[in-house]
Amino acid sequence: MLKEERHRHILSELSIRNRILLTDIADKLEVSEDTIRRDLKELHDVGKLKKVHGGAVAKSFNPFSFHQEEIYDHPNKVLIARKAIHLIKENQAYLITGGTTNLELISLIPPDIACTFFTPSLQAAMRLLQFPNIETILIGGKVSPDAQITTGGEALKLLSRLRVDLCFLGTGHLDAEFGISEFDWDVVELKQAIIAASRKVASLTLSVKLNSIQRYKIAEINSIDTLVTELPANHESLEKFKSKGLHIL
Amino acid sequence: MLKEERHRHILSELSIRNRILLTDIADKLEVSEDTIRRDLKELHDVGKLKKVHGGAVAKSFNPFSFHQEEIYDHPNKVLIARKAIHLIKENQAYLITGGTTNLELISLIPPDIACTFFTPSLQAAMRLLQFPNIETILIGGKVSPDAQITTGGEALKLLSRLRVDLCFLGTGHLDAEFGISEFDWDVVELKQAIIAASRKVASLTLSVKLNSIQRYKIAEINSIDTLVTELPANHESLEKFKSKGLHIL
DNA sequence: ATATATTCTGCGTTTTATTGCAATTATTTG
DNA sequence: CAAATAATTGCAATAAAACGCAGAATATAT
Repeated sequence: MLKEERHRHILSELSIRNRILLTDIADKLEVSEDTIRRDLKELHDVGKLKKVHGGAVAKSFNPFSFHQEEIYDHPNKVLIARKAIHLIKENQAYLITGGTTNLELISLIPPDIACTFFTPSLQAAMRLLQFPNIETILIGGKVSPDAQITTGGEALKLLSRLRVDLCFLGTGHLDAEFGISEFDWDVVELKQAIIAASRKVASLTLSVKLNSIQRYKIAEINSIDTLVTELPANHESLEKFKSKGLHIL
Repeated sequence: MLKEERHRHILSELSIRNRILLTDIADKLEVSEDTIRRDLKELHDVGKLKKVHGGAVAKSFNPFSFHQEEIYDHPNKVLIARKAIHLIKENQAYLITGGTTNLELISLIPPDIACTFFTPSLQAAMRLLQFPNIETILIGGKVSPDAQITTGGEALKLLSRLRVDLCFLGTGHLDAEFGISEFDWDVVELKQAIIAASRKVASLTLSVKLNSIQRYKIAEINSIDTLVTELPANHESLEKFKSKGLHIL
């Protein structure tokens, strides 16, 4: 039996059953388990299935599965969100960008709080909708596929007419000297407009993003009023940010 | 039973019931509670659910968690979408509203087609993002929690400046005499603006929605150029629409 | 056609992952 | 506070994966 045949067999079986056990196929195709293991590894490497302990499962037929992708360093993001949640108060207006840390923050919002959130992030908007007393205003515009946020002239125009109490500035790169920077120019423009539209700026950032610089500068580091990381507030690596006048949580 | 299968089972159960008891799953999947506890911990750590004492609760509203099968009258919607998909051509600009039939249409769009879609629907926007050559422009505004679409002045303002080739008008109520109607005033305003912004109007509608009237009238029935239902084009119940000048697919 | 190189396969061996159990420690609830 | 219910921890049995190797099969070059 040729390798190709086995591969075809495996994939067709998988498309029907959605799962297969390594031992079953090895038995059925009368080859050693090692061979099947190698087959599965190959198919896994080219993304045609997902190898798991004991066999393989079909890749989700659902084209939206990528939205469920695992969140990098999730526990620390929860930690950050916990610290920052106290910044959200009744009857205030907020701006919030995308990024998983901000999404985490949203899911920690007290259920019945009444306030207003402006956001360019589709995901953030979706999550905010679950709160009965939160008014969600989506900033319109061209949607950037990677970040799933709206950008461009329309968005900037709306932001220029806006003034909120606080914004939660998502994932960016922070450097005490260079300031806040980003890779994508559309996002840079958007974040500049967001900062301009906010009385105060909070940034929820994993410490790995500190002391890193990207291509385009968004603003000086002291544009941020409150910096929230997973580190304790007195951690030495936060000293230089503190000396720039940032409030550390 | 593979670990992966348990995880899927847990997540799907959770997406339906929003909460699960540890003992219930352990019992149902016939593994020890310890195993399920470990599963929940893993899923919790990657942020897919929230582990609580005694079980787990769903993380947040997940717009894609609904099961394809559970959509009301799904097969007919696919049928409608299939008929309508030919209306989408290269390099055109479209407006599309929400509604599951329209979402179905989106998922049938040829993968590499290049065109522009304007939409007030978060779900539609999310789905459109998977197409590399489609430009998605989200119409901003206050998000209506039930319909998950943006409404209000901002949206209307943008629409007033817009002119697209064709719009796909989602779920509404159609009556040959009374015209197009809706229950929710915000949506009425929005749809009027959408019709005004479109050179041609297509409506994808299940036949049960025909000959039904809602509180507010959106427009005359002949505002619609093309009507797509799951019925064959020569079905008698479509006659009166045909006589009003609508093109039936 | 023959020789050579490359890939494929199966078999031990070692390493790692998964699972259930028991004892201990936490949480919840009346 | 006390009883009941869960969670945690360490441990052992089992199953699976990874690794290296050698022989077989296949492809390639001369």
